[in-house]
Amino acid sequence: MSLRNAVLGLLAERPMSGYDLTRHFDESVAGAWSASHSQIYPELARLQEEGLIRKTADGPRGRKVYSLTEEGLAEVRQWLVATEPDRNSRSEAYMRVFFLWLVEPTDAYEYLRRQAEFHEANLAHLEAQAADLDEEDSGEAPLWAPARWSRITVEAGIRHERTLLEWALWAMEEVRHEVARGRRGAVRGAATVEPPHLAPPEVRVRRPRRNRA
Amino acid sequence: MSLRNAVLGLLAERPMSGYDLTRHFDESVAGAWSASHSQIYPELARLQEEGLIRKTADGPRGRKVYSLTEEGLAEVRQWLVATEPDRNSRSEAYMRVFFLWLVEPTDAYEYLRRQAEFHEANLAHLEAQAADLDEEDSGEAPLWAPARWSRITVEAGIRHERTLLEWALWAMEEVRHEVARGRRGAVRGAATVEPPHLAPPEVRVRRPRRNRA
DNA sequence: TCAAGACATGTCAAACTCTACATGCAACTT
DNA sequence: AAGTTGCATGTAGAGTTTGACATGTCTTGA
Repeated sequence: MSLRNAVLGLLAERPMSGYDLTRHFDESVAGAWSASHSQIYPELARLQEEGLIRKTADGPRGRKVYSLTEEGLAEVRQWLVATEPDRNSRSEAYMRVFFLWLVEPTDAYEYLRRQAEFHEANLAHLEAQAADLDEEDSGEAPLWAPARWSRITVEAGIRHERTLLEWALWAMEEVRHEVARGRRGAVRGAATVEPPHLAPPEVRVRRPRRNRA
Repeated sequence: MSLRNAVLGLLAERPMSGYDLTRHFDESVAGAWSASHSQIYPELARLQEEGLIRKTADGPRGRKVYSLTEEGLAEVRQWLVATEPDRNSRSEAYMRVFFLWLVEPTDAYEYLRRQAEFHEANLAHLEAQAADLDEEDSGEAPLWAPARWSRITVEAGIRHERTLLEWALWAMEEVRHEVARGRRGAVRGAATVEPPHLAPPEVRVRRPRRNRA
């Protein structure tokens, strides 16, 4: 039920088309949720059917702009205040770290390097957003407006990305030290010192060894 | 394809039953991935079918313990080094923050308080894990073993939880100040000062006003 | 003027995930 | 001896998500 509410929530800020929403899911709310257009268009149809949104404008190339209705606003508020969030978060990138001991140190290092790069880029992007918001906000800040909350939300993103960037850099150092210690000047290509727990070899049906005293 | 690889990765560390895996997804790797037993058992059957795992022991109550095969290890390594991670992460809890401007400040505050509580609990849990690992590790640390990587992985979790806990506490303060400034001693129950963008009222089919000069 | 690229909407099938249903054993407590 | 809880495996159906297919418009630059 989250996509539905995400769409309603985004439309509360301003009327948008399915295309706009798709881009929002790739940009502003990426990192929190994602959805492709093939999911969004049917959802918009359902929401309109239910009277939670309404088409309020048409644009070039068949563009359809939807706005939230009173019922839609009530719905999204109800969701926010009356339901418990699903606090399970999912991140394949993080899960992979659990398994990095299975690969060559150089591969693990490379993985961490890319993670660092990724978080660095995200951080830069969010900091730019924050700078924009801080500038906009120069006059009397609106009291309880989306812009104020955007800043608070972006702050979460910034802190999150910064933390994971720092962690990745720290982990890279750990791997470097580990490799230096382990190799001790020698050139060793071994992947894992302590091998994973494998199943014993399959029982052979016939044994080539003849039973010869 | 992530559940499949998650299962293989976990079995690389030690042989486990479907039940064990289910608990792992609720505990150690929760926060990175989740899966219920109804997903895990069919997956184990498929993996065995493909020869990536093998049943190596039976236990009480029909317990079946699976181990990784050589092919399974090759598969999970291949996945780790040769495929790009899906870096989209998903968190309903974070997404909700984007929409908190839609609800009463007291409700937003309450939401943040619960988030803080949640992250605090996770942090405590991970710090206990870290302490255990640090103790275990007291002697000569194994060079490239799962335990060493567990510590690195747990470190990511700790930093992540700490960051989000601190953010939630900071955001709570922001809301408190905002409310104090906005209410300025008066008792006001208004939800949003700047209303969301709603669709204009539906066009009525007949107009009660007669067209009278 | 023509081609490429961004804008824009939609459908469908396959894969994945969740909830509920279903069953039974083993250990511990009363 | 009976009841409760935790261990343990499985299936079915509904809902969610992805990736591929499909189509057409508008703008910009060569």
